Amino acid sequence: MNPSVWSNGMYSSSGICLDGCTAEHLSSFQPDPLLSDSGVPGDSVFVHRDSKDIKMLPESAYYSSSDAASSLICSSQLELNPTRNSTAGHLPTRRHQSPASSSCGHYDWNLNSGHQAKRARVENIIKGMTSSPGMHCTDVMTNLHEVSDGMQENERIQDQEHMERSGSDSQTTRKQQESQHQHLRQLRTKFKRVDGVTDITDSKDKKNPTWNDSSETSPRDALIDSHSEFETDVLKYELSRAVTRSVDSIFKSMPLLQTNDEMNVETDMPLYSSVGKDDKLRVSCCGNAEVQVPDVQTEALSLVVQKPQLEGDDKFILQSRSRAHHCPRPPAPFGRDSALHEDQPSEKNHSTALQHALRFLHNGGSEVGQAKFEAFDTDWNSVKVRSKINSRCVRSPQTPTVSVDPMLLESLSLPHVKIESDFLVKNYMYMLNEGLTTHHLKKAKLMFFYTRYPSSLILKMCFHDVQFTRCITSQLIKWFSNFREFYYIQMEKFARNALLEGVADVRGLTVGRESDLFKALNMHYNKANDFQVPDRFLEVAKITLREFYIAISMGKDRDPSWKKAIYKVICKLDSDVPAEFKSHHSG
DNA sequence: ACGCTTCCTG
DNA sequence: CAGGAAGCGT
Repeated sequence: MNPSVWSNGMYSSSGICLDGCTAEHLSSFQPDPLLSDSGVPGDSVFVHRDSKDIKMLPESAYYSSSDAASSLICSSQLELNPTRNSTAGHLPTRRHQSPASSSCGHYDWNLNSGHQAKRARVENIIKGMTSSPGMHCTDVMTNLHEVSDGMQENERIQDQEHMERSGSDSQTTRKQQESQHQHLRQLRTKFKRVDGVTDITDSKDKKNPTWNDSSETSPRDALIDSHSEFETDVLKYELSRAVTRSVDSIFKSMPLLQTNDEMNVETDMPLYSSVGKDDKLRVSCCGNAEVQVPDVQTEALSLVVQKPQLEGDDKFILQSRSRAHHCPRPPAPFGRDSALHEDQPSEKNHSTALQHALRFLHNGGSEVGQAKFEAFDTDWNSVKVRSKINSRCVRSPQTPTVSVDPMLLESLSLPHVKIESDFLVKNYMYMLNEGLTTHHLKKAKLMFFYTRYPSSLILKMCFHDVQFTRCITSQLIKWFSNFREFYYIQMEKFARNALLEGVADVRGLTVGRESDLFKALNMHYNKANDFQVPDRFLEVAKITLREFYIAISMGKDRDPSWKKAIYKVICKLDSDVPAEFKSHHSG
């Protein structure tokens, strides 16, 4: 950090340099004689925070909601559709109503009396999941496993029943059924394997909430019905696997960081579920999960943290910054979910694809159809292309970074998708470490005071802390393109204003620190007003303004490409970026 | 074809 | 600020 380019006003009200410098770094501040000669009469060299002309924005203003550094708010909510969820996803089955099902959603599970009690209990568990406020995720998980146990037991019974019915069929039909049962056993084996690996429940206080709605049915019903149902189930399972493989292939260039068990232990991610209004199950990923990613990313860990209270009690922030060893708060008490689920539109869109994928997995592939795959593919492509600060940048073109609804990830704790979810969570956390942050953006804006057309080399020198991929490079270039755009728009506007105001001589056009033009520029590139804008920038601004003034006064603006000549002039006025911008601690 | 840039749009 | 189209230069 070059003291020569910082004024005392760079400090926030808290006395801490917003750019990470301490007062000690700047105490030796001396005006740079090379930069002090602005050549503009009346200019003050330094901007003080008490200047009545340039407002010193409070730190909170700089870190506005749209500008909050490296933060993603875990806010989206997962609404589990009662027709597809609850215990759904345990098995690759599609629930369907039995012939005895009533219009109000009650289903005949067709169990014998010996299992009706268990069935009722399972029903209670399922419904309780969707209606019980204050029910922890772990409870849900425990209950889900109880459901699973009940399902397995019921399967045995119904297998017997099925075999008995099969006894009266022809030999061909019997062969088909045996074949199907063989498939069924294989499927069960597969899913039991998944279930076994991912059993993370250890809840001690199990709750049996009451039903609020009765639109559920047993997921296992589909397994015991017609051949087509079974084939559909097999197809769903295969589709689910296909989606999984697709996701895997996208992430294939990324290292597997941990085993599933390690993930569960090390992240110790608190699982909370909550039920909001409308009896919709919400599973939230809140609290202080600290994900430790080994080796190369150890110093740049991503983690889910709860933002300190100034941001609001119940907002939890996904931070992509290197704060691996902070564990700000214990998990928030369950049930405070109103603010937790505030929508954050800016962060929602680019997680759509992965959420599609995860929901697909969550549903056990129960949504069969080409349309679903197309939707997933479309959204996933949009994720690959779309890039937004803090949630986007990629190490390689094949490794998109996405913002994933953590609650959805959490919902994937349902056993049959746990392996996939672990993998996705790990990769998600891994990817969060990449890319440009708001801090980089701020730095780029300050760099603009020196260079309007930075070369790739300069960018690489100044942003050495990011992995320079084509994406990152393009984004940085785009940033400066946007900076220029704003710059030239302001210049044209003020040049036209000067003409309208009757400024006759171009020599009367200057850009001082008290001018509206400078204020507008300073507000854009130095919003916190914590940076001492070099006088050279004022000089360049003056030249630019005059170029526009002359061109407009000469009527050159009738030519569609009249600005190009100006651009050509301005691009030659770039200065060297101070070494402080290239130092390892300037970022 | 590719990279860079501006322009336009959201 | 990002995405995309279009233009330009190499």
